[in-house]
Amino acid sequence: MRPFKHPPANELLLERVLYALSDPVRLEIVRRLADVGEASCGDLDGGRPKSSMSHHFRVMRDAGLVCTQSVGTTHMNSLRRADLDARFPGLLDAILNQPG
Amino acid sequence: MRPFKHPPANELLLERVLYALSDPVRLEIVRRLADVGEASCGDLDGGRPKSSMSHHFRVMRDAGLVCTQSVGTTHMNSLRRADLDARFPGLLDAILNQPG
DNA sequence: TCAATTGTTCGATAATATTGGAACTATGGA
DNA sequence: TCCATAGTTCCAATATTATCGAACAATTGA
Repeated sequence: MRPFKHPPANELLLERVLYALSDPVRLEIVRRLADVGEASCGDLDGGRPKSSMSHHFRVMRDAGLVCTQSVGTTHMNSLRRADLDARFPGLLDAILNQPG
Repeated sequence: MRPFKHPPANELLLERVLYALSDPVRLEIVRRLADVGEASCGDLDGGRPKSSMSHHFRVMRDAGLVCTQSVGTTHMNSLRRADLDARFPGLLDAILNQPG
């Protein structure tokens, strides 16, 4: 599988980031990734169908929220925290500091 | 016209707020309101049809982003900045400090 | 009371998203 | 080589959203 395309940090769009974060499933994944650093898709699927999760990961990748790279047969995902902090200072912190 | 119902500050949902902010038209309105303090719907419609704007204002009201009250024949809108800052510290600042 | 102004609500249409099954791809191990 | 694992892609079904005209409601002023 060839590497995914991730938008460069300076091209991230606020609307897309906010939209990607406005879904409960995706927001939960972002929280988990912030917590554990990185995880495979399967680690984060919560029992949902693979195709649904693949869709959500794509939305997050396209928005620039997460970075995905192949490691063996799995795809490891991580938050693009540095890029997000650079482009939208304080945004991720504000969201991750939220309880709910 | 009877007063609108606005969700109390402690019941605001992050997902709904993020979703409301993820639309370019609405994000622009929030920016304008942050700038001018308050404005009528007509002041902010940018030439769009009234029914479209009414929809967007409802989304923002329901999310708890703005507060609308009748003043004569017009509806004055303002950002619920204090409520938002209390419930989601730093979020609005992070978004409003963005250039784009 | 009548007309003008401001927005809302209703209804229809179009666009976009979400969901999940099935087939497919890539990798690693036996 | 063969099989299992991990995800993606394709597809169709469903659901949600956006858009806007038309009718309606509330207020103000003449």
